[in-house]
Amino acid sequence: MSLKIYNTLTRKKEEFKTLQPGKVSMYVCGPTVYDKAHVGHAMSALVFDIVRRYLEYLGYEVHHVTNYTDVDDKIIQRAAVEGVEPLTVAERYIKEFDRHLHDLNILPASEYPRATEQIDNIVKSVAELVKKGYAYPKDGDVYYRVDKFPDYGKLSGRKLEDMEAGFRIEVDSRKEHPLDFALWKAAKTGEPSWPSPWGNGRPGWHIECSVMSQTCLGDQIDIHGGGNDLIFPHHENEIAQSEALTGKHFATYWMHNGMMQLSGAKMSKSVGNLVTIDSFLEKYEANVLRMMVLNSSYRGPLTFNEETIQHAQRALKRLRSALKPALPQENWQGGKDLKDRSKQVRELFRKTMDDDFNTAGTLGHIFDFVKDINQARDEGADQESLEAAQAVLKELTGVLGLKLDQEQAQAGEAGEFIDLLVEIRTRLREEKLWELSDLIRDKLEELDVILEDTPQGTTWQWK
RNA sequence: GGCGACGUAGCCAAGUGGUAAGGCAGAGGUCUGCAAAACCUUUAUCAUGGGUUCGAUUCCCAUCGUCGCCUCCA
Repeated sequence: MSLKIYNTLTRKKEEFKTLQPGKVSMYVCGPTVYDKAHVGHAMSALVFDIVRRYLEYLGYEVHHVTNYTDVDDKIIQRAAVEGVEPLTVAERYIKEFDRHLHDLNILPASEYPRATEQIDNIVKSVAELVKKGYAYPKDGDVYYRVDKFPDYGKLSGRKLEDMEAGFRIEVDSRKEHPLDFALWKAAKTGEPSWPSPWGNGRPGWHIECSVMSQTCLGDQIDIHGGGNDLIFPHHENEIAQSEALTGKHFATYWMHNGMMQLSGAKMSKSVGNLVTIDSFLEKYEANVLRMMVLNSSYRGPLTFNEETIQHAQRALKRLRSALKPALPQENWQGGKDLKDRSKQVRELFRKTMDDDFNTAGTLGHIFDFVKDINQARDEGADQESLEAAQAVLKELTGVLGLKLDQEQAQAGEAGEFIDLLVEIRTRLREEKLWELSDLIRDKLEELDVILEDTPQGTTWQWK
């Protein structure tokens, strides 16, 4: 068995081979921090968190780098509107995004470089590109010369000729070729800027990723990831820059996640069809969003609406149903079967995840296992056997980043009163006063408290 | 106009050249004082039209439809 990854560069699933044995270098494009992040950004972070967790499960040491773009037009615009420094805006949303990553149970990257911390290296790289003839200065700007890079278009499957004929390219007479893109932008008044051989200015968007990737991970990396909206031009340009700079093949595997859809279109700021991570987490636990991501293919679009959220919530509840305690019976004999199934589900997990992180297929096997566990409990499995199987379930869902243990405090102010009501109701039930005990159950349900009567007594939980 | 992805049951969704996982919802049943939960049973010929093949949902072509990129974007 071996891991296969779909590579955007070749449009095929390829066997995963690292540059160095046992080690993976992975660069994932992070957000531009000019406003609150939405669940689409979260989706991307979740996808690559799952990739990273699985690689680590396989035993790889993963060097995971994600950047923050902290200087660009939108940040500057936003700062102007608010009357603050651009870096103040960037800093605020970086902090917020860090908090989101934590709340979403996303493992911290090894490094979080920022564009503004890499200006020296960026200037050096731009100068190098100019020196090598891949770039040319013009009125304080510096442009990349796409004509000079023969492989331009290899990631997105485009040809320069085709694109020239495209109707949306606006012609800038200062550029040699309409597709030449800015490596360095001359400073306008009031904008943050840094000195350079071409005058004061700031980096273009694409160069920062090439430079940060190289600085943190070296000339060549195993995996480069991001949303599929970055394939062109961003990642195409990164390849052009990096490979022109080093003369080496840049990233082996290019992975791209699909877009979060809301109301039939890509979730985005410009369309205005977005749900922020904050507003999502106010209403739902982080696992719900992760479940939505897991239940579909990472490369395809993911529809976000009330219905898909409900589905994810219920699926999560179903996984948790397998974690209930045993109801042992003396003559139970299914111990070996359950053990065999545990072993088998581990193998299936591995096999399915190896197929380009097929999380939806993997969930199918996990749900089968949930059924087996519940079945065993119904048949009277002992606590020890059941717990061994539950440990496997938690292990595998843990690799997917799900937290099945219910942390929600049943204590707290309301908790004590609910406990009291449950206790009274238990007495009533002992006295067979069904009408009153049902009344308590119904009224509590109206208050979002669900009671369940089990052989071990009554349990409750928030709806 | 160019490039790319996708179209599987009411919904979400996996998958295979030999008649299709799983979850949710629905129906019936077991259990329960009644419920809930759990368990059992049950629900599809895989967009359409051609082609290749002994045989295609799975391969090829066309058509229709949806989405993404070509401008900032996870």
